[in-house]
Amino acid sequence: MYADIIIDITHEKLDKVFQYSIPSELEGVLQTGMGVVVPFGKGNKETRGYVTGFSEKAEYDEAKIKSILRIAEESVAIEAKLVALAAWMKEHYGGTMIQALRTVIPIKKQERAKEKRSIHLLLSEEDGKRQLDIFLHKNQKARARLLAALLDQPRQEYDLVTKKLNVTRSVVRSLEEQKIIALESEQVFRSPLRKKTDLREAADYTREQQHAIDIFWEDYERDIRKTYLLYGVTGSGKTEVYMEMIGRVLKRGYQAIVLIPEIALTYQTVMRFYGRFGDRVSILNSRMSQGERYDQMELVKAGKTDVMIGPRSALFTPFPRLGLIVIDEEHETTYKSEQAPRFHARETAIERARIEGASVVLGSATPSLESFYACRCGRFQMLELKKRAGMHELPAVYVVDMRREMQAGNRSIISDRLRGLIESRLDRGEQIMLFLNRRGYAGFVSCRACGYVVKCPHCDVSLSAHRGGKLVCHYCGHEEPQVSHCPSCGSPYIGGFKAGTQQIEDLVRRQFPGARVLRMDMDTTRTKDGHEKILEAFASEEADILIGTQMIVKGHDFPNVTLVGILAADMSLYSNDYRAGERTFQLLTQAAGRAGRGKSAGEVVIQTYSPEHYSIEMAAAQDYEGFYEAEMNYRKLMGYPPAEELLAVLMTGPDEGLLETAARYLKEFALRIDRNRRLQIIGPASPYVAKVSDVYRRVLYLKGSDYRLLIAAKDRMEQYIEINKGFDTMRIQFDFNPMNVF
DNA sequence: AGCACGCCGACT
DNA sequence: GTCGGCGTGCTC
Repeated sequence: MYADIIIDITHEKLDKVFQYSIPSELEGVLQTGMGVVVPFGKGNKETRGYVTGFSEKAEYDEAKIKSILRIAEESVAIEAKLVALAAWMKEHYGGTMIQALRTVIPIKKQERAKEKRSIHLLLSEEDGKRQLDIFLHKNQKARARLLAALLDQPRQEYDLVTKKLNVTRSVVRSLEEQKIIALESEQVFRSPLRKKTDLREAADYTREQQHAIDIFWEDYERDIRKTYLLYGVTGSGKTEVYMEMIGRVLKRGYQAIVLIPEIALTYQTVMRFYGRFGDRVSILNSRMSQGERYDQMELVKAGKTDVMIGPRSALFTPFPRLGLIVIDEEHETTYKSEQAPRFHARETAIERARIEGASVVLGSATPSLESFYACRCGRFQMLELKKRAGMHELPAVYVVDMRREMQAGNRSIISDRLRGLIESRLDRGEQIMLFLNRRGYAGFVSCRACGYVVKCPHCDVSLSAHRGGKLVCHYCGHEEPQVSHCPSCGSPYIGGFKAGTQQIEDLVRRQFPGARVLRMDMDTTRTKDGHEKILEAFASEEADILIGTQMIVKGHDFPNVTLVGILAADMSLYSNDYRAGERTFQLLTQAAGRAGRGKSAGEVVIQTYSPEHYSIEMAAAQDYEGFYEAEMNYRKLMGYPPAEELLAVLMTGPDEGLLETAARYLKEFALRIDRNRRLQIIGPASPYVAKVSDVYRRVLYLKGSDYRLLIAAKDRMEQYIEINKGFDTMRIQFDFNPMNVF
């Protein structure tokens, strides 16, 4: 019996399992996930590792296999639970135990973004030159090269230097030992200056807020732990509710984790938490390196922190007594990991809470279908906030049918109605946001005269125009030729939607010559803090009109904005994705929520070619539940999550023919193991981006109503892939209930 | 990452 | 011959 161990000094080369024999005193004691100390390398250096599994026979020269020394003593309590979580993640999302462990346990890693480490010269220019002469004299070319470069510029990036100058790490090390240079990890984003901590205690709560808190707290005091969905319209004061819940949990001696989608955009939120809990709050930032993250986690282990705020990865904060996990804006797609294991933070949070005996509170104004459905099934408990706390009525929403606009002779992107409203705001000195919905845009083809969209006859998702002039479905691979006239009304105005933010800016400047216009998109935010700068400029009313894509609709209050124009609301509706309707509804609701956050009421104009679509109708009516019913019907009809479970198998490889064959084999295999035909197996299809830097991609979908069947199928497929050499040249990943379709 | 090994030019 | 600099490859 041997134990598979991964070593805790991370470098890609060490990212594999090493076999160790198990000493008799540990037989039966050792379990998957335990931290152990093993001898490693030439000097048998005592090194930390984790048990990832066991195997009967040696895969390695038996004479060279060493024995585990002991169980690492500090590793018991907290880590065992996190490792159990990793095992659950491996089981539910596929991938290897190493990948799962790496996501869950903060491994001491020097730095991931290599630019972060820099070399800098310790000597003065004189001393440096003298030293350079010595090196040249001694014919130490590599050292001379490095020193010369540093004399030219005393601070250089490690990675650049080693690559460009062809200097290896042994050279850098020896110069470091001679105290000629020093290595420096550029420190990024220390926690924001801890403002004077005049801790603000609980505020006054509305009746609804108090009610939500009471329900949660009654359960908590009776040791009932479960998952709650705090469903509250924008401005109903969800954050106060979270904070009160956390405050109470902390008083009981527990700790709390708060997940938020994008730290940069919710800086305001973070400051509110500081205001309430002072320096017991810690922040994890997505820009932090693994090393910095590790340091943060050490602070946590030392008991210096009680509340951790951060993105997805904050979920794995090693609190000794975790009492509550809050997930704000739980519908956000960033909660799904894009790397293996492709876990969803919501589901994983619930599992972690189960292991630790904690509760979960999910919050959103537009909950994910999954969560709302879970409430309906009784798995989550709903806490509802219907009223806006001390804020204005919801804005008035107008839907403009762009087909009519076309018939009336207006071929512009801006409707007559929107133009009129913009003019009135400009006259009154109020601000306007124009939101171009490009989310999930994937080259769908629509008719500008009647709004008809070309869809797949089998899958009910829109077809995408490929460069080859074909229309392709990315679920099933169905193909048909490009159309030149609308199949529905015969109009020749059919094609892809071409306008970008740049074109709209030009148009707006032409139509409203006096207006001051700001544009926010990939181009204008590329520079550091470009994002914040634009938002700040707009907030301080340096511009009248802000044009942008989805990035302008998140967070941020602009009290003087009284008009929001949504151009091409359909764009996200016909992305080739079963979540398109949900995404559209969320975006439109959020965008609409930007209007009228100050003293005066707001107005919203939604421009669309399909005003009768329920996502748009319901968003205009601000009716989440109406939307939920309609969307859920669609999901049931088509067998998409959460009505049924969906497993995507992503296959990538350099040889397209081989990949195609392998995909077919895998499909055959899946069909064979599903004897009772309880799963539906679709594909293999080419994803929208079928090839990325010469790596081809294929995708296979498995659908079924029984989650356990899909898990079982995944396990069998993983085994099959491991046994068969044919899959060696490709990478295969599993994605449960994917956020986007490939 | 740490360490050893082996190649190569330089020097007593 | 030997020594130190430097690149490479391995670690169960």
